[in-house]
Amino acid sequence: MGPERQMLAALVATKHYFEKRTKSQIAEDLALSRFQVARLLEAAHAEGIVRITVELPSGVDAGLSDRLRRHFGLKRALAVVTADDPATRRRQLGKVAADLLGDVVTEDDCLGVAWGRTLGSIPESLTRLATCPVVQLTGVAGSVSENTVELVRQVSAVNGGPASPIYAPFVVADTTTARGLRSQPGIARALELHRTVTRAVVGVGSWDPPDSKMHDSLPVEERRALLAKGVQAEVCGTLLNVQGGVVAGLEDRCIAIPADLLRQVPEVIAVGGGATKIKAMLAAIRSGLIHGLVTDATAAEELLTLG
Amino acid sequence: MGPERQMLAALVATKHYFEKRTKSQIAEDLALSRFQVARLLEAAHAEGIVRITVELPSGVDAGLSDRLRRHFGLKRALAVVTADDPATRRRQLGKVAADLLGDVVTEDDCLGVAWGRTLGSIPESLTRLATCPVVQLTGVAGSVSENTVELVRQVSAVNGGPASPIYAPFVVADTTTARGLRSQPGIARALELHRTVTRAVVGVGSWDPPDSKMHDSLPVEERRALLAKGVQAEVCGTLLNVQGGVVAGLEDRCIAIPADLLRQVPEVIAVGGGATKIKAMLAAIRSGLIHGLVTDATAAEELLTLG
DNA sequence: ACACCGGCCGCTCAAATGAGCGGCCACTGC
DNA sequence: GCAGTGGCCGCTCATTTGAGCGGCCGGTGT
Repeated sequence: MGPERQMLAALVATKHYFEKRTKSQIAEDLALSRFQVARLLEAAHAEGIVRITVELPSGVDAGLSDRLRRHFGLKRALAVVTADDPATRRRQLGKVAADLLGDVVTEDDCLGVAWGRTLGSIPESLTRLATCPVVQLTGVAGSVSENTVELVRQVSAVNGGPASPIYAPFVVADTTTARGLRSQPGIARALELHRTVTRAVVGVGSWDPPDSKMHDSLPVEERRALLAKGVQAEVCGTLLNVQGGVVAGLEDRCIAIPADLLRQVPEVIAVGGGATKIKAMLAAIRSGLIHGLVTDATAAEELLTLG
Repeated sequence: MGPERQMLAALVATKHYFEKRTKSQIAEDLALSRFQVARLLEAAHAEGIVRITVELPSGVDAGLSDRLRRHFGLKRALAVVTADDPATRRRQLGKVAADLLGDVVTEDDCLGVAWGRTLGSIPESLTRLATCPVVQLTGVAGSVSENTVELVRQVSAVNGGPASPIYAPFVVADTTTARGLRSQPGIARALELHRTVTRAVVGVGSWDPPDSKMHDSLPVEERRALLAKGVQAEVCGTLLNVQGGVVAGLEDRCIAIPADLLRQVPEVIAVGGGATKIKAMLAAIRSGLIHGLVTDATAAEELLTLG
């Protein structure tokens, strides 16, 4: 096709797609038949004069997300094309997760919030969230400015709902201390609310390779013992093996939503990415504890290959 | 709009634009109403999930070309977005001009060919040209491998039509020599054919600033004299002043199509670009000798500003 | 509590659209 | 010269599409 005809095709395409004129109108304008205009438009597509791109502005890969969702039978899955740099990746995943929460959470919900570095970057992108209670799901592990309490505070500040923080460590040294903490009024109230949680955002901790706040806060010999029992991942204090089965042994010393209650939550969304988390995420998916997943595209591909 | 809805919108857009499914079909697929699909598509446009670009692959700026054409009342105008580098620019203009010739020239035509560095790069992109006579419009000025004869030969090699080269210099020292040359059998035949030319491709030579093979091949004092007479441009040996008027004085010593015959040609397409040629092109347009123009976008903008 | 209001949704109907059909024209081979 | 052939073009008709209408629902102000 020569430039003369190309020009005409481009003109027709512009009128049609940008000026929203119908083919019949364009035909009148340019003294052509409706059919000539239609053929010109077809040709414009064939020649690459008109190009249509479908791309999610947030960086979500729709096709990959859909494959991920179907493959693992999840309710939701979002595979985000992110930067390689972990900090940037966390910010990008946080943004998508924040938007997703805005979609998913209604006023009738009760939102449970766990902890993770990626979860920590949710608030900075969280602008729209229905007013509902925000409940902390686990005790604190992390710095003063970056921990679950802070996250719960920031989320509730955005949506204006009542916050239920847990001012206690994630794991304590013995069962007695844990029991004592659990009976503390504020903590007991939060733990009681765990029964009413309808949506939860959680991170996934990895034990092999180790990338988990909980793992880090345990003494070495205990890590060894648990690893020997096949611990691969950790979700809200619940330890999982490669098959996704719950590994017992720490539940009595954790201040966190217990596994059976977590399983009752109608919608648990896991957020996390990076190569180190892949096996852990796979375990989390297999456990059936999580219903949604927000991760990076590379991890998503890997998950599809492995699982 | 949250990522959930965005995903759906992207899915709908993909199905609609890439899989060419109708909105009703998509509605069935996804268990939505036809209207929801329509709204999703609208939203996808509004959110920038679907982007449509209209761009001529050859680099022709359709809008600018159209403005150029209308502004100067030309039959055709092509403004090409080119590289700044003159050699690359000439190749790009040559390609567009070649494609244009393929469009414009029919078997019933007789194609006249002048000379210019940009015209010289037409053959390398010329693949499709109706079989018709190819006639040289001017004598030779240039190197052995780059001149009008060579150009005519290459063009006729592509279209398989009879070639009428002119083996003579563009300008000679005196009227007698010119007359002698014109009566040479081969040359006379070509000159006779000038009456039958229906399409012509020409370059535009500039005298101020000087950028013209003809200008260069004249002795300095003669250049001065002609410049004093207001010569601004040269088209096929015809000299033009700023207003586009023909400046007499050289016609008897040129071996080229005379101005009055050139004016008879139903379609003359000028090809050329670059900052140095702008004033000359303006003169050529004003002369009414040319009906079509292939130039670079920068020059086109400038022409619109000046003229 | 109840009526009001604004936004969202699906239906109707006329306009726009695309697939398929037949006619026209130019080219080809006898 | 002329029938056969292939490609291009515009028409018809069934389908798709979009503007506009009215109903529903949730929020709001008496």
